[in-house]
Amino acid sequence: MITVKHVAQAAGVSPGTVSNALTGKRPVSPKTRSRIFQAIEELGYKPNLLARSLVNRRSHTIAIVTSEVEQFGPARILSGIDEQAEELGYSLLLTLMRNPAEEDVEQTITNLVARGVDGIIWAVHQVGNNRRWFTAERRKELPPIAFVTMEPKPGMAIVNTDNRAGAKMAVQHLISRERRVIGHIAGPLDWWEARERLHGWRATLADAGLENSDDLLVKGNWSAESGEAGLRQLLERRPDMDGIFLGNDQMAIGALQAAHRLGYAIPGDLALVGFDNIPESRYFWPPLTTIHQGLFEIGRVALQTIHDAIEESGASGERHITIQPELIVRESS
Amino acid sequence: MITVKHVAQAAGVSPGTVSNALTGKRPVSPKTRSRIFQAIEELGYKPNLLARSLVNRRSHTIAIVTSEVEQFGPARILSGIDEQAEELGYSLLLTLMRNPAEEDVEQTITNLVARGVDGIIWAVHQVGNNRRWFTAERRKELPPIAFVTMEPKPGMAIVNTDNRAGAKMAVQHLISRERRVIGHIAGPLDWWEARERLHGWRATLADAGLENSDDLLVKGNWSAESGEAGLRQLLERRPDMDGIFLGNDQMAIGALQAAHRLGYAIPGDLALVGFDNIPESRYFWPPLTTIHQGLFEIGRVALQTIHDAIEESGASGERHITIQPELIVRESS
DNA sequence: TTGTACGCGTTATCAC
DNA sequence: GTGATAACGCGTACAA
Repeated sequence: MITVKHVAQAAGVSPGTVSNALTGKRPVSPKTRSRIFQAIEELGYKPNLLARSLVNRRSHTIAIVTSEVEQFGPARILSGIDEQAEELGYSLLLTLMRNPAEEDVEQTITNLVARGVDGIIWAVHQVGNNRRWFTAERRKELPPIAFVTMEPKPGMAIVNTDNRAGAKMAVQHLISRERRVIGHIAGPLDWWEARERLHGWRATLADAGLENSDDLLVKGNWSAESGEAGLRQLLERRPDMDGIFLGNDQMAIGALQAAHRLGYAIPGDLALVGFDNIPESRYFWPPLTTIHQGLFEIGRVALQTIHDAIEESGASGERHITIQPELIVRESS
Repeated sequence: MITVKHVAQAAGVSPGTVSNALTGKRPVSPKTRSRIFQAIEELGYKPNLLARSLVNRRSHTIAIVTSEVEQFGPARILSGIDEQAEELGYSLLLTLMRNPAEEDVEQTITNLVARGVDGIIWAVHQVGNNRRWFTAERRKELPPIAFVTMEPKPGMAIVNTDNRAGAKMAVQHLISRERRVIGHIAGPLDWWEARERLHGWRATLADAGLENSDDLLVKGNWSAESGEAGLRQLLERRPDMDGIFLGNDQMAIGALQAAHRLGYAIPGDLALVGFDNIPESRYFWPPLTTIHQGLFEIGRVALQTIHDAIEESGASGERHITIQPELIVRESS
């Protein structure tokens, strides 16, 4: 392995001077500088980032903790994080939590801190009490940390989607399509996002003077299976239902299949609106009207937020950023 | 920050002894041992993995380089890698290449080596000449590296799917369903996987004495759009086509939509078989017959392979592992 | 402008 | 079994 010492020797200078030439923090005369770089070139010297991190207390590494990366949402966010990370010169240390409800995160956190990450992006969905570990004292021992997808809380850096606004757009769209009995299949209600979308559904119907009783509500679990079962259940209870807002696109595709099997015409008998705008939704049959979240943007912003927090390390750290969703109208409504 | 020195002082021993107690590589007397661990507990000492990596020349970090992590395939592989990594105590350094055809990988490789990763999993699809950078000389300067999804080559560690076998199963299934004019929509032919699947289609038809001319072949680009366009084109050329094998499920969903719009009955008029078994494929309309790849398993095996190579660092490094795919029969055929 | 010496936190070697 | 000492590769005071 080639080190600064070798370069220094080859260039006939001291190691310190090589370092100065490399970092540019101290002036180096043009000719020694060129000698040094020539030696670097010839020897194929590459700085050891581990050693550099050790002395600089800066690893240019950001940890990203997420779950269910096979889902479109987390994957898209990850993609956005990566793009911004590359732009700002960070590498990404990835940790996948198999279960988002996991409350015991000590081991994960300890590992990340021990590896000297400069910051952490916590992109695990808020489920149940899985944020309990992040206390005020805890915060002191940790590098800057940004949370993706959770409810606003004082003193925390948070980036999320306006889920209520998205639900509102979905329901208002159904109303504009002359639907008057509008059901909802929600995600699991221990998920913050599911509760927000449910709330948006309820509030919008109430504002419009339409029914929003529990009779029109079914609780799913984000899966297509639960969307299928949910729709059957709702139609049994309420054959008069003519519109439905699904908590996500996965449940929507299940519901679409149930509707086909039951012989319902879409959108004639029943109009559907999903949430997420997964790439496939455009090719559902019929193509699905849905709510687009700016997930890539959320990823970028989250990384930028962490970067800012790292730079101005004295700051309070509180920042809440909300990305507005968008209605995508297709043939299912 | 608490270091070994603090612990040593608190326990009344030398730093070296603390290290010995921690790693267990040298014997430590029971009572000093317990004193040390008590001090560790009280001070909340956490070893600095950066420093440890520096001296040990072992970071317990494995780099994973991939692209298009929003696609099911790469994401699923990543998931498998992560599971095995956790089991073996590795952390993952993730690099996303925006363009899989990218041939200039110097910067990425340099960064990973500089960060002292113990091994690399190269999970970028083989496209065009994007493996050219990996030469015999190059190999000497790099830690162990395993390639996912590429053609077998001497001296390399490779984990992949038997794409030809998968294609064969798909076509044989269509034949068993009494189809005699079987088309294919291929992925971009600069992709190795696309070529393999195409080859499987051709060979199986030839073996069965059925037509496999270019008239029955269209080149897509993996996207649903291209599946839609491809099917229209094929049906225009060959109205007698009664079966079709799609290079992946994305193109299949596009083809399904085109078939609906053209008024074709599935599978009555036309039977479809896809490739990948993405989660949504079960909910396409009708549910899609497809080929399941063991992608999670591929990820696990790739990491295990790297781990083995790291442990026995003198080995040649050549190992080719092929995972067999599986036919999933649903209602589209 | 450049060289020297030390420190980052840890482990390994060699004495004792 | 334990304690000094050196070393991993680099950055940075301080001195020259």
